[in-house]
Amino acid sequence: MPRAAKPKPRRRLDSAAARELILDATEKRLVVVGPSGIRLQEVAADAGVSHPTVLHHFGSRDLLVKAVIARSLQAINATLVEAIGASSGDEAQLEAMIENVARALEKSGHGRVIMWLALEGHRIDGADVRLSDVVGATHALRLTRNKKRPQPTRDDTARTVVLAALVLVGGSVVGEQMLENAGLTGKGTGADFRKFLARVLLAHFDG
Amino acid sequence: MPRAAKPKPRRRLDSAAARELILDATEKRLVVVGPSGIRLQEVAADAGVSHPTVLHHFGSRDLLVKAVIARSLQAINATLVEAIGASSGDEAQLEAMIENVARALEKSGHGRVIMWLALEGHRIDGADVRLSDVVGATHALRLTRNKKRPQPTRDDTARTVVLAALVLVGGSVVGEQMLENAGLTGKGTGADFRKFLARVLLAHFDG
DNA sequence: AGGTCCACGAACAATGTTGTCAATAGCTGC
DNA sequence: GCAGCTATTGACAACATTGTTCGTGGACCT
Repeated sequence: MPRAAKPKPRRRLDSAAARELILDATEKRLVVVGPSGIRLQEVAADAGVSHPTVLHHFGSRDLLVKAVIARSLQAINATLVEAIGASSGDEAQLEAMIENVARALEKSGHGRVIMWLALEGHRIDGADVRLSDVVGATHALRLTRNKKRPQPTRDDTARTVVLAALVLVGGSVVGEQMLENAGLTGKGTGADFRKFLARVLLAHFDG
Repeated sequence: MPRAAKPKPRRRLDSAAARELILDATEKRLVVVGPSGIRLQEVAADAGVSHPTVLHHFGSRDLLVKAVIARSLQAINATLVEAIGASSGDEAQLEAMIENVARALEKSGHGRVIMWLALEGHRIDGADVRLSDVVGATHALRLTRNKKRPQPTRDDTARTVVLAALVLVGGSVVGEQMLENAGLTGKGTGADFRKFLARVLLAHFDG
């Protein structure tokens, strides 16, 4: 006689753990396909739950997306603060800092997230990521380093930081393609390019 | 007695004109929502036709998207060639060239298109946009300008071009936000930043 | 005018996606 | 063990989107 189908085992997590699990799966999709590309079915499958469970924990697709964006921005900010904080102003340090930030943006996919958000018109609030803090710290270091007259302006430092940010964030999305398209191939070209960036920035700082 | 509904006026274009009309509407959407965000209904409405007409001319949504991407890439390449070609190597020229390219990327939305394509994994073929050509032209100018020893390498020029490309393309997407986030506000900040970029690049060229 | 070609669109079909609902099952406290 | 709470899910509903079918109407030719 045939057994009565499968007893279908079911795991049960507490609300917080389930939310984390689902947010992790959602962030993977966020990096790859962007906010508007997130599908409840895919997220649910990746998290190992059914899609109504996702809705149960987050209320709606829109709230889920908002939640994962908020968490990602916090993580980005934390990464930046850490990378900047653990650095003084000398040459090797700047190079290392650029390499660290680049690697972090690449590995976590957060560089892509920033670009997705910008393209889809999500406003990145000043409360989320604070480039101005980076500017402040960098400018302080720069003034210590530089004894010459005239002293550099804070705006000049700000523009330098924006320049670096654009190259690093943009580079994490289109960097490889552009290097290849420009005729730079082989391994190590990415790292070489970031060393190059460090040299250019330092040269500017040193006048 | 009631009139027999509306005689529904219908315009009829030749195939080429209809395709252009539809491609124009599609490109607008491409800039704003990216390839995956393009909807046949919206394109059709914007072009003033019904969505089956779009399918009639392009076969499928996928072919329509491929067609509009191909046309956009050609336009981008043409813009670049024009901007580079009409420029010599001196300071004011470099500044003007950067300003021109930045304005073109911004106004046409092609900077956003490049980023959309990169994020969604569309491979930009070397046949479409040729950064290596830009590198070649720039390096020639640089060698004429620079009489010093040692002569700069072509790879160094290539990295400089990639740096500029990343800043300009990235800047057309996240530029304003980053400048504001870094504490640079008010009108003219964008133009100031591009002048700054020109100064930094020239300083590197001049050692 | 009559006829042919084909751009065009209304209606329909098929599939994907979000959201709802009610029933079930695991965990905790008694 | 029993009861209550709620995380979980299958089934369904509502809507959006792509694609198909077929008839219609406009332009052009003789």
